[in-house]
Amino acid sequence: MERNEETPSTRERLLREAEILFARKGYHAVSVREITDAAGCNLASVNYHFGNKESLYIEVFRSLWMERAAVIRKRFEEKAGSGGMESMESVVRGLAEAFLEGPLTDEERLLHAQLVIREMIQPTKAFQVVFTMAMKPFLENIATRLRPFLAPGMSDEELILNIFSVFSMVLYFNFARTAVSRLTDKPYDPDFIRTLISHIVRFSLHGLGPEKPGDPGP
Amino acid sequence: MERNEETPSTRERLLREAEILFARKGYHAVSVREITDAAGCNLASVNYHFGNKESLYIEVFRSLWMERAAVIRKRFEEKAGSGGMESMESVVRGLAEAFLEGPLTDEERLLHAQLVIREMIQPTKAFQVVFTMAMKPFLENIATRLRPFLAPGMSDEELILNIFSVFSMVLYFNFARTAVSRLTDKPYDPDFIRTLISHIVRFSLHGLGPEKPGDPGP
DNA sequence: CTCCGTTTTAAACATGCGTATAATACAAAC
DNA sequence: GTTTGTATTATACGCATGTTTAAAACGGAG
Repeated sequence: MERNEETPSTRERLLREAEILFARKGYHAVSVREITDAAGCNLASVNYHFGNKESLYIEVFRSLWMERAAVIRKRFEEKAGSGGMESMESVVRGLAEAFLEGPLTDEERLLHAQLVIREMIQPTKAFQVVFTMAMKPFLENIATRLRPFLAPGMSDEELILNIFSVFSMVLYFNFARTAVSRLTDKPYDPDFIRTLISHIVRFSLHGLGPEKPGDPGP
Repeated sequence: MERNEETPSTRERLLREAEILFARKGYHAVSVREITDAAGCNLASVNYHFGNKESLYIEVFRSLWMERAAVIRKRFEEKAGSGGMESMESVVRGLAEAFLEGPLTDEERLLHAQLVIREMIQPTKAFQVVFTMAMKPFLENIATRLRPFLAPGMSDEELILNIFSVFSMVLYFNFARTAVSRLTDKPYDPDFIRTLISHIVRFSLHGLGPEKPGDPGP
């Protein structure tokens, strides 16, 4: 069964190339021929191994996307296990690091974000998988981790919205690279990513920061 | 020339239907026939009025999208003109309100966000238009408005990242409605949108809030 | 070698696509 | 009423699409 190393099977090659193309261009902009050409196999392979194009797309989420989500989550929890989450800051930092410089390569992170963003804009059958098996449990995980550090009066809804806000930044700085790069005039290199992580952590903890003491009004 | 009221011209109808379909389903998932059927005109109309499908897509951005962006921006600046922006909070609130409950209808806001998000994930020719004529000037506008209230030591880059973070939330709560609704168990009605705006303002100003005073660790 | 289940292949299918063409309808100008 | 320029229509073209089919290649078991 497992042939992960060396020579990936046709099925495996199809999944990998399909993920890249679907993420970059979207489902409808990618043709089956494009995928099979990239995977170096016959046109009919997609139908043989997956039934049809849509099932291949969903399988990309079920196996590759979910695997990456698990890797990110694992990294996040390892940090917790090694006693690195004893403050609000460390939880948020762990989150930002897991998504922005975690165990995945840069290209993998981009693919991962692109795929899920497309599903969030326009949910398909794959969204159900992503939502119930990754988003929901991960959000609940983070919620329980943050709870002990938060003001006692904070409602569950407030907490969820707070976590969404952290997520929104993490996602944004992954998928809006073109805009961010152009406006900051910085390439997405490891240095800049560290800057982004620091920013997310600081903003999540203190927002825009304390107002300037002086009176700015007339 | 202007026939905006009553009976929109074929050209106008094409633009309007095209925007809805492109926003909902993405460029490649929409066929020319689908657009002309929705607009109640002949298949060849797209080629007659716009040359080809791609030019129609770009024209949607140039006219409809840009018009909406101008409406949002105008609303934001009106608030400034009436002296409503004499604090950091009021600027952020003005921004969140302009995007989340501003002058546009709910459907228009959704279309607007969907179109731009698609371009941010995968920039096409339309991105250039959006970037130089809307994103960049608006960001600079906000930057100069926020400057007087911020800590003097804050660099331009920090400021840009801060504004991005506010934007990321505004965008997220527009396009990730499915996920947000499912996890909070709330529909996107005016009430909930007001909650979202309050949240964005509070989070932007103070982040997750002050840590609980007690010692949470072992 | 032969058999047999699995995988890969080449070829064809029907359908839908974007675009082009040429004929028609329309409406104002003369 | 005829002309003229614009707008709309029906229709067709060439091509790419997802999917199917049936034959071929493969690889271990008997």
